[in-house]
Amino acid sequence: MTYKQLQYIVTVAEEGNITSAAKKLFIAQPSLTSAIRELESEYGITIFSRSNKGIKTTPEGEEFLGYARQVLDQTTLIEERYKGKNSGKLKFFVSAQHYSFAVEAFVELLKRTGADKYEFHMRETQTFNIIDDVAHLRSEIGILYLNKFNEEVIRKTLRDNNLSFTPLFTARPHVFIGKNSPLSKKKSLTLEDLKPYPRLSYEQGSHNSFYFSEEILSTVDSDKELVVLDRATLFNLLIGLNGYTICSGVINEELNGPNIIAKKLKVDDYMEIGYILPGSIHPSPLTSEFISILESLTRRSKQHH
Amino acid sequence: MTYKQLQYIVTVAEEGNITSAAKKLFIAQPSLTSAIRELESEYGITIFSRSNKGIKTTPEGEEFLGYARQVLDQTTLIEERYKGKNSGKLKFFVSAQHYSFAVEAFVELLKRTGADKYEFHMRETQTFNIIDDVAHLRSEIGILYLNKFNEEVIRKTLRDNNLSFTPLFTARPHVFIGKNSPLSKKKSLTLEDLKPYPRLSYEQGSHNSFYFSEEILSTVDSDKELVVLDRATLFNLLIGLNGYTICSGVINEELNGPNIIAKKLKVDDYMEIGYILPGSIHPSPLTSEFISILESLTRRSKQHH
DNA sequence: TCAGTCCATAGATAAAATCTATTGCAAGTG
DNA sequence: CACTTGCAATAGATTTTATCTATGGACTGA
Repeated sequence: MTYKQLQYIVTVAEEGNITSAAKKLFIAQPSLTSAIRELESEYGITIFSRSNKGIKTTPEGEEFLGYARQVLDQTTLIEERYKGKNSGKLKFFVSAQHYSFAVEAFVELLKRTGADKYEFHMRETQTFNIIDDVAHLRSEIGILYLNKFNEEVIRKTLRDNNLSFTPLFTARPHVFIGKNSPLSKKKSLTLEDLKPYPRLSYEQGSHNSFYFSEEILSTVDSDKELVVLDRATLFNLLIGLNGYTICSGVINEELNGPNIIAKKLKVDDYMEIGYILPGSIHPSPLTSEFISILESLTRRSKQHH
Repeated sequence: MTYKQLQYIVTVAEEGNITSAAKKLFIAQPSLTSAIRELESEYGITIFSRSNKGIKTTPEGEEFLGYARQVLDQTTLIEERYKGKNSGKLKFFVSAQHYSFAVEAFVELLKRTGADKYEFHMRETQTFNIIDDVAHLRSEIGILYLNKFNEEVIRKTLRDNNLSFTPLFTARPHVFIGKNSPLSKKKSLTLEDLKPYPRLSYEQGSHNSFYFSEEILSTVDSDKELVVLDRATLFNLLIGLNGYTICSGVINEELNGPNIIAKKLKVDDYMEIGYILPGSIHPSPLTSEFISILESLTRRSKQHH
C-alpha cells in the first residue's frame, strides 16, 4: 500500500470513473487501472466493480475507503504544514473553550506577526474537540480548564493521548450578568439567587461540556434554559433577558463591553485554566509566542481575582 | 513522501543509528540513508543531525516524527485489518461505557463465532475515548448514552465526526446498592436518602465523564467519594461499605451476582442508551451480529423497566 | 597509529510506476 | 444492422525509483 494508491482510489470513488480520475490525477488511464488492481490484490479485496459504463464502489470498498480517507486526512496535515503549497502562508491553529482572554491573545498574536499572508484558526469548541484537535495535531495548542470534578478524567485522557497540561491561573467561578440586572446590586451570588433567572450556555461550549456547569447547575435550578452558539448572542440575551451564565470570571471590558459584569459565585469550587500541548512535538515559534501572550494576559487576570 | 519513508525515519529515531535501523528494516544502509535524505530534501527540513557516532533527532525532526507517527498509527489499522498478517485471526473491537449488558453481548458474540483464532477487544472507557475510537476506526462500534443534558453536545460531536447514533432503549436512573444495605428496604430512593452513604464511581468511567452523575450528584451530596477503575472492585465496595452508584439500572444477575440490587432513583431524568457507528463504513458481519445480540439483550431490559 | 564504527557517495542492478498503443465490450444511434 | 462512442483491460516499451555492493572519509578509542 502506498499513499498514492490511497489518493487514487479516493479520486476514482469521487469521479465514479477511472478515465476521468486519471485525467484529474495527471496520469494515464492504464497506470491508474493497474495501481488499483495492485492495491486490491495486495489486500485480497474488491474495491470497485467495473463495467463498461464506469465503476461502482462495492460495500467492501466503501469500508476500505473509510480507512483510506482517515489516512489521507492525516497525511494532508504533513503536506500542508511542510510543503511550500501555501507559499509561505503563516499558519496557526488554536482550540479553546470560550474565553475572552484566549481570543484576546489570538488577536494580539496576529498583530505581532504582521505577516501579509496567513491562515489563523481560532476554534472555540467543546472540551472533547480541543483534546482531539491537539492530540491529532490539527491544533498546535488547546486551552481548557480543570476543576476537582473533571481533573481526574481529563488528566487521564491527556495522559492517554500524550498531551501535557500547563496551568495558567486559577479562577473562582463567577456569574456574568447584565449591568442592569436586579442581581447587579449584590456583591456575590449564590445558586439560590440565580434560580429565578434564565441560565445561558453554549450549545457546544465549555459550560455544557464535561463537568463544570453541570456541577453547579444541578437539576434544581434549570427551570429556564437558553442555549446558544455564539458569544455575542449570549451577551445580547444576558442583557436583554436579565439572564446569567457561569464562567471563570476572566472578563475583559474591551472585548465584552461595559454592559456585562462579573460577580463572584459562592460555591466550593475552582477552575484551573491552562493550555495543553502535544507531548512529542516541540512548540513552534508562533506557539511559543502565543503562550507568552497568554501568560502576560493571565498574569493580569490573576491580579483581578 | 511515502509511508516507507515515514516508517524508516521512525525506526531510525528509535534505533538512534542508521546502520542498525537498516538491519532491522532488512535493507542496506545506503538505501536507508538516501531514503531519509530524499524525504528531508522534499520538505526542506533536517530530521536528523548526523555524526560519526550515530544520529540525533533535531527539534524540527522531533516535530515531524510526531506527525509521522500519527500517520503510521492510522496505516497500521489498514494493515492489521486487511493483511493476512494475523493469518485469519478474527478481529473485533468495541468501545463502551461500563454496562454489564455490553459485556454480556460481547461474551455471547465470542461464543457464537466459535473461531479458534481471534482477537477481541472490549474497551470499557469514557465517552471521549468511545467517540474517538469509533471516529478513528479503532473500534467498529461504540456504546454510550444520551440524556437531556448531554444530548445536544454529544449529537453535535457525533455529527462533526460523521458518526451515527442508534438508540437501543431508554432507562430511568437507578441506584445500585448492596443487598444488605439499609437502603434496600425502600422501594425507590431520592438524592436525600443517599446523602449519608459513600458514592462510588469509575475513575474514567461513564459516571465520571461528561454529564450524567454530575447532574445528579451535585456539590451537595459528595461528602464521601470513592473512585475506582474496576467494576468488580466497585461492586465489592458497594457491598462492603454500604455504598451506592448511579447507573442505568440495566442489571444482569448472572453477571453482577445476587448481592447487588437496583432501586429506582427519583429524579426527572432519563438515559437513552444506544450504539454509534462510523458513517462512512458499512458494518462488518461481526458488527452486525453484535448489534443483533445487543438488540435482543436490551429487548429483555426494556421489559424490566 | 590502527582497527572499529558509522554515515556518505558512486555506480550497477533490480523493481516499480508510468507511458503509448491497442483490444474488447457494451450501449446508444442513425 | 453496421457504426460510433465511452470505458476499462492488456501488452510491451520506457522511464523512474528503490535497492544493492563496494568503497571512501571522518571521527573514536585502545
